[in-house]
Amino acid sequence: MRLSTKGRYAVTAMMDIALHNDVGPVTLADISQCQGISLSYLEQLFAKLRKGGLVEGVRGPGGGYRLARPASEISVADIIQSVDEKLDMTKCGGRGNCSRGETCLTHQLWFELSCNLYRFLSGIKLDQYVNRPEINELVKKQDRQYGRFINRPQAMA
Amino acid sequence: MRLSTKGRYAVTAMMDIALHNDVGPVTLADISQCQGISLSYLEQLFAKLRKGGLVEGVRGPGGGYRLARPASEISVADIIQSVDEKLDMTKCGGRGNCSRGETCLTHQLWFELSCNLYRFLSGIKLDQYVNRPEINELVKKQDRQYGRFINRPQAMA
DNA sequence: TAAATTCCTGACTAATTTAGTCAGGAATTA
DNA sequence: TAATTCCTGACTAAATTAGTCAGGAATTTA
Repeated sequence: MRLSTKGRYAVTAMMDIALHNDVGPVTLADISQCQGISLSYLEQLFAKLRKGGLVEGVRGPGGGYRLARPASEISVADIIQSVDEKLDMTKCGGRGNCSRGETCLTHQLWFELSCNLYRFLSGIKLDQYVNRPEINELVKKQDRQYGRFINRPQAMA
Repeated sequence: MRLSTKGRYAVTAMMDIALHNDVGPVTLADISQCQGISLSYLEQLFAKLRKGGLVEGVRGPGGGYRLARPASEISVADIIQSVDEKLDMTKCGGRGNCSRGETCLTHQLWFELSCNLYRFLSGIKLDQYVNRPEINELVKKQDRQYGRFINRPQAMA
């Protein structure tokens, strides 16, 4: 069982944006450099995040992406599902017609697993991480290292 | 996030064996036909399950596979991990050196997710399902449909 | 208004993983 | 000795993931 980098990247990028939400839009170029993700690939992911209503793009100089709603209303499950990762572990999409029309021997197991997963991930909102001191430390360190937001006073607060 | 058919097949096959544990060894040919899994592929999976100490093979006519320990001591996590599926969702293997030696922004999140997953799946043992009436119904139906164990009286009990 | 910046799109390619095939040998039973 | 079943390793096909590339559209600032 694995989480592809697609979902991983998406959550990381969203976290980056959430952590700078008070500073202003964050460019994909910044995220690319700072989090080590290919820019073109990020663009593909953000097309989906936009369609999913999680972020909005701001074009032109000084633009970038910002959250489309408060960080407290964006869960990790929302993000992962937006980029097409499914949290459903049944092979039948929960319909129970997995084995020649009947449910398969393990249907119930995967169904319960999916519920567990969904409950867990939809309970985690971005703001929970934004408020953790150790994560804030990490971000400030990154920002200094890459000289991000160097001309925006709030960022240095 | 997805569970590959590798893990899914492995658990299904193990469930099949557990459900016939009182009848005797179950052949891969039977599992293949009944659960719709390619025989050669099953053989690959069972090589791993054997190495993992979950099943033992019995060669020769009347042979097959049986559980290497009681169904109450085999968890779904055991099975999935035996066939190389990882339950670790961090990309650093839990070591925390994900982003140029430091932990990445999302390390903690994936770590907590992994713990949750592992706790859930290692809490589910095969015998819990063997004892569910609806699953027993399903198996008996399958057995009749494919004429399995037709010459072994216990199976029809 | 021109230049710079950034989002935005679609088509393409490379790499990896998953799923499955094939050929044949080894142990056991009847 | 013949049938059955496990067991092994090498190979192939298909799917998915990850990433590239080329270029256009909107916006801001000079």
